[in-house]
Amino acid sequence: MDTLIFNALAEPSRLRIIDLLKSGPLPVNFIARSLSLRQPQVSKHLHVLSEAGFVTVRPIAQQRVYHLQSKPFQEIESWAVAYRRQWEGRMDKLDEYVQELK
Amino acid sequence: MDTLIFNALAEPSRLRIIDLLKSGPLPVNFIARSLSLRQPQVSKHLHVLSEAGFVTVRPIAQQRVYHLQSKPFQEIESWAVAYRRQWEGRMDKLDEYVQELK
DNA sequence: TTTGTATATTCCTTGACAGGAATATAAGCT
DNA sequence: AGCTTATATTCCTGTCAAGGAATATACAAA
Repeated sequence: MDTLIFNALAEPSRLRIIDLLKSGPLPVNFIARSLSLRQPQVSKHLHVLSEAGFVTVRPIAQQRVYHLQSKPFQEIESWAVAYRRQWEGRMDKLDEYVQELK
Repeated sequence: MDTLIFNALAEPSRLRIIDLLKSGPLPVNFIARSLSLRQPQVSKHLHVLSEAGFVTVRPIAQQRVYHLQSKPFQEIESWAVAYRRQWEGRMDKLDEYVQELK
């Protein structure tokens, strides 16, 4: 699992940006004003999100419209599901093992 | 969504620890040797994982056995699923909107 | 081609965090 | 009570990332 993905999400402002983009693609300045952030910081955050695969850009006139991408969400989902399933199935065995150690 | 959770995962060693604990609860030294990490660093990482809710401890003799917890995985899963569903359903609308802007 | 708008990038400073080494704590064992 | 084992905590240091301010770039309009 790529830590780039989790790293991108380990920052409140970036989570808020993702949350905002959920409702649709948006240009940088709109995001900045909506979240009361400065434009340069938003650009930086979008860069990080882009590196992690969360967003892509589509230039329209001078604006750059950022779109959410599904792939990283799917990866995270798969990852979380795999772990949950794995030891949900093994819980009994593990508890037995622990009891033996006592 | 709590950034503590993503922050805990945004570090390779901690991901490896989680990966190891997937197969069952383990004491600190075993984790350290398995991953070629020093014991103090493992204790620190486990502390971070604990704060984020990923692990709990059960003392057995002098050992402290760390167990994975399902809750954070479920939270992550819900979060990822929610986002994916949301804009999968809205993809068409969003594309229309972007086309309008052009 | 100058001016304006939208965005990216650079430089700087500061705070957080990870690793290493050493030490503290806690729980058995003789 | 000492002694060992297992783990946690502290202190230190270096690195990295985030925010602010300023500047560069891209594109369009007049």
